Amino acid sequence: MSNTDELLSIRAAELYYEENQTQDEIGVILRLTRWKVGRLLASAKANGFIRIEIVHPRARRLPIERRLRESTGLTDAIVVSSAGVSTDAELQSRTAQAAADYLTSLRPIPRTLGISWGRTLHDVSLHLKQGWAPGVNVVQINGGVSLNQRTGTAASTAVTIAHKADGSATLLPSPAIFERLETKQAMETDRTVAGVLALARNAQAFLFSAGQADANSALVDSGYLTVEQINELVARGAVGDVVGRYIDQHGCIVDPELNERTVGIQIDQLRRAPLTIAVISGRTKHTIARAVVRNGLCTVLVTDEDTANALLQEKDTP
Amino acid sequence: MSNTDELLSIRAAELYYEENQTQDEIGVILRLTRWKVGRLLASAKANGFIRIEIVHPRARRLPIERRLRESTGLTDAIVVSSAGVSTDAELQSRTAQAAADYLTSLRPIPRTLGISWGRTLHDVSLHLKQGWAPGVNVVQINGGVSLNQRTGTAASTAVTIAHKADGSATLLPSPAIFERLETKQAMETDRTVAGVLALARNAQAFLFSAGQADANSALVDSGYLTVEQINELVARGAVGDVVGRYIDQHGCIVDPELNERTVGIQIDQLRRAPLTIAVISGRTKHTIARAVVRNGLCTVLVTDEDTANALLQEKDTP
DNA sequence: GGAATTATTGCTCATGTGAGCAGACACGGA
DNA sequence: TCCGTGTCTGCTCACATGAGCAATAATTCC
Repeated sequence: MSNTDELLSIRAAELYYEENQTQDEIGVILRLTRWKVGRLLASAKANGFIRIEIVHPRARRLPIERRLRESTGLTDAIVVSSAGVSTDAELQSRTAQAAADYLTSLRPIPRTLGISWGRTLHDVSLHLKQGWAPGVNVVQINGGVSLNQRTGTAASTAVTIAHKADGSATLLPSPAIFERLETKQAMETDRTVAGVLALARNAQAFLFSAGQADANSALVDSGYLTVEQINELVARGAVGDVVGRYIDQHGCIVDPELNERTVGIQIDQLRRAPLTIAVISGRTKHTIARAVVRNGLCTVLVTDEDTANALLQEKDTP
Repeated sequence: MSNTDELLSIRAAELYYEENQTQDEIGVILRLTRWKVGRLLASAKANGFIRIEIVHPRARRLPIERRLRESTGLTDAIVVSSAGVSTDAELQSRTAQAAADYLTSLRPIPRTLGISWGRTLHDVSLHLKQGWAPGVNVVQINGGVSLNQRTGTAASTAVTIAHKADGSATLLPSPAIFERLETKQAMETDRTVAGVLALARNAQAFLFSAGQADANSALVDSGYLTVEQINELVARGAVGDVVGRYIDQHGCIVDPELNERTVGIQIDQLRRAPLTIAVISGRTKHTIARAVVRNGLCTVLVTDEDTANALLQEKDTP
């Protein structure tokens, strides 16, 4: 298109979108036929000069969702808009809200829902509405922060989700990681614990988040790992953790010995499950999100626009 | 509007604006009549959830221009969009381009055009296209940086504007500010200088910018004023300079003695002229822009979206 | 509880707009 | 010069959409 046509298309767009003029009226102003105006507006759109944004905390980006589904083979992708967001916390809150929405609209409603724990899932639990489902049995799928801690987030997350669904919560009464393998194995032979783990393995749906591999990890906060241990894991290729287990960019367990001492369902069990919902959001989680999606650790991804775009860029330039 | 309707309006907007679905189709998806969908979309717009931006260096903001005209009594206002701009320099370039466009489209074409000098006007001169007007006599209206300096911006600005209009430039061969009043008065009695000044006073149109009152002022750069002098002026209420003369927020000369030693047309002559085009852009120039507009120093303002909004805010909360 | 008022819904109709097409035009090669 | 090729323009027609208006539902007030 000629340079002067480009300018005209901008003038037309101003009158059309900002002044709500009809193409006819614009034609009179710019001394063009209304068809020419229509074509100019179309070209302005085609050239990407017209940007339409939906500015709302609940806004999603359907085109990005579609592209994500197509390029990754995800069953479903939920991408929240980051338009007008200033802080990462706000973005994560939006994502949690979207995850809550997704859970609520999920059909068929899962009878048992396996969940991990963390800030993100806690956020999701808070965004769910009372009565979001008619009775769901929520099962913890990995060891939690603690049973005795008053507002042990792990337990409270599960209980809240279950309570709001008028259902029940089955907690996994175990630390996330044992120091000694023997203790962990002994624990697993306990009938109660074994029962919970069996229930977890057979959950109809899984909901989990992922943590980036750095000093801010929830596992460090909770005291299960030291910053040194994390650095060691990173040095060995770890990009983050899923249900308490550290994986590299190929989705492989980074430290098998550590993995053995970790309580909860295995990565492979997650990989085989038919409905696994990952909620991952924030600038720092782009790499772990990529690892999760690329290696089929989830069938549904709930994330933010920026993370989604990062995933798509990966695909475009391999 | 109810909360659930608000959410629905967002869902509808996603399908309408991002997926290009028809309101009919959206109705089917959301189980609504197409009229309801139409209303939801209208409400989304009314609530400001839909943001349409024209992203182009030449894009203007017509609604803001109109509001500016209405609230300030300007004959004309040109406001360039700041969408997608990262640096102040880029914004100033856009503004200069818009000023060049405005000059080019000006009817009737002024036979004599009085101009000041500075980075901004130099920028304008560069953006003008060869043959932008059929012969214009460009006259300098205030003393310039120098005659002997190779690319003396002041002279080159005037010459460029005139040359591109196939016209002539009349330079004012004088410093901006004299140290002694007597020297300045002697200079003004010179027939050549007096002639130029008379021509300047009677110009059909004026084009000028304005400088903020701080150490970065062009008058400091050129050595006419020291940083200390500027600070003194600021202490006395100066917000910036117009054609080399420092004014306060009420448009009054801050230092009459200094003003007397300044060569060029008076502020009042500018105020009385029927067509005075001010080109002012950038974050640092909000206050001087306000002083210029509020005190009727220009009849036409060319500026950027942010500056314009700052002006409008002023008006809304007095 | 019933009447009055207001908000919401479904609809008709006029208008605005994009797809598709035929003719006009510009350009380049024989 | 002529003819083919591709682009652009003006137009018809079908569809999408907003304005306006009854009918209905919800709410408020007595």
